[in-house]
Amino acid sequence: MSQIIDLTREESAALAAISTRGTRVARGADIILQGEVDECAFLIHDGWALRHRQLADGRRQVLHFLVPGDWAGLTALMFPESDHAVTAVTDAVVATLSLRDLSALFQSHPRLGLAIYWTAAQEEAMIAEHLVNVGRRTAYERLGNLFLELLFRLQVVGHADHRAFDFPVNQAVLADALGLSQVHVNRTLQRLRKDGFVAVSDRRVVILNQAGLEQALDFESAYLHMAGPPAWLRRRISKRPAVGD
Amino acid sequence: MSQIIDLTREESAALAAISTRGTRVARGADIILQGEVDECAFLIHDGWALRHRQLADGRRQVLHFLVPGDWAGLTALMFPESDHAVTAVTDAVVATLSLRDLSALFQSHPRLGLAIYWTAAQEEAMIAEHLVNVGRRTAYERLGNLFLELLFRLQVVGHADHRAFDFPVNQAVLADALGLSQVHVNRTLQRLRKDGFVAVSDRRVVILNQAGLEQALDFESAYLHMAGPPAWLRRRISKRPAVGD
DNA sequence: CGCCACCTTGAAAACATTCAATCAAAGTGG
DNA sequence: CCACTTTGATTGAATGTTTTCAAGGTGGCG
Repeated sequence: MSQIIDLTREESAALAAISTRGTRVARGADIILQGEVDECAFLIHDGWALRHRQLADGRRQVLHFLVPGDWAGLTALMFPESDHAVTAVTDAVVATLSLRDLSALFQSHPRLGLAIYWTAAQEEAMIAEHLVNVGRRTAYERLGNLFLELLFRLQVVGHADHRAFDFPVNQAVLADALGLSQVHVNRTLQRLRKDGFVAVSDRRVVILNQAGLEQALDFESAYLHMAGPPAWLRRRISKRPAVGD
Repeated sequence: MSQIIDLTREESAALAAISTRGTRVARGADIILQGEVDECAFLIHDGWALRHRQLADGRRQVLHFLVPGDWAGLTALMFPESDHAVTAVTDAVVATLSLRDLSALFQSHPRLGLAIYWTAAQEEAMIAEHLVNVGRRTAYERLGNLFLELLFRLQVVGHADHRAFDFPVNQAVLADALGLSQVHVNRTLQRLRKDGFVAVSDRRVVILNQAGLEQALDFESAYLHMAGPPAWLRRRISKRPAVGD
């Protein structure tokens, strides 16, 4: 949380009071089930997870890839039951935040509430971009955009170096994320390789020519809002919150 | 706002203090521009608007249809510049909420902050469902699902009767919303008509066989979260907020 | 009337899926 | 350590969906 806003001592204490020791989650386990009542949100400390929605006939859409530092279920907390599932892709370590804690946080520490709101807003922006990707970009562009997005996001949390990151996701999941068939993902991946943009193998992605790829895709990273919250949210640390300021 | 939670007298007063008279917006005008700094969010009192994102080469994805009672830019408020545009589809009347008011609201009236957070969460759920639609459903299903979603949403705000609503959107916009070409939207619409499910003409949609359509589509409305916020959020009206409760 | 916005249609081409195999690598249990 | 199973990647061929391009058609409106 201290990445998002500058915490006062009291805010730090409040967070410490509700933070839980990390819980281990096994690879493949569901963190949140679709259609189930769930009273907790989860902060991914380590590992990857997916938000995905399953249709009655088995078709599936992956909504979002969750990497270390991301929240799962922060918005699902608002509803009696979750409309999508969250599943661990690798063994993971997560911390939980209960609804009661969230609610209490909004009441006792409004700035932390705003910081959580900011996090949810960022999440929405990424899903909206995902929708643009699937709705209006070619298979080739979808894959390239996803790889660049993940490179940026993982760099921020120190899980990618300047060009590569571990990618524990198979082609079937990629297909469900990008609105394509598994076979077509495979063939498109081959084109990206042939064009010298990426190397994908052994659960690892290497971006071989980032500048070229960004140009080929017209990549824009604005939606990632990577600069973090604007100053007005980060720095409002006066002891008495300036109501109406 | 009183639709979302049960307001205390003081909360009502706080809202009244920041509420603005409705502003008129002409059909086709941009309410929020992509890439621009914007300090206000907007509540649509009357009329329709679109959230959409434009790519450099002109391709466009409509992210969400906004109808009376919806907010525009509630999350964009968190970022220095908006990553998408909001445009009025019809003449519209909107009320504004400035960033400073939002921020103040979180500080002085945490429950109202939570209610806004709930609204943003619902918006995210609808965009996520839109992603499922575009990523994993056929053209026929996409169109049918959209019509049913709009029927439900418009009924809640009294802009649809039991089977029909005004629909001020042309086929090109529909195409940009559903990730299809305009021509294909046209042909798919004809199939929906031929199957006796809908009548679409003169900017008006009539659902002729709702039960049959829902069955043909495997329609689920859970993502709409139409029951409103759960009781814990609606009813917490004690004078002293029960922190840590 | 004539223009404009929007809807409709046809034909060809491009894109993507399905089905069905094959292959390699990574577990599993004795 | 070796058969056996499982998982994931890859390929080819046939099929189907969706787009593109191009050409009308329709109705409202100045």
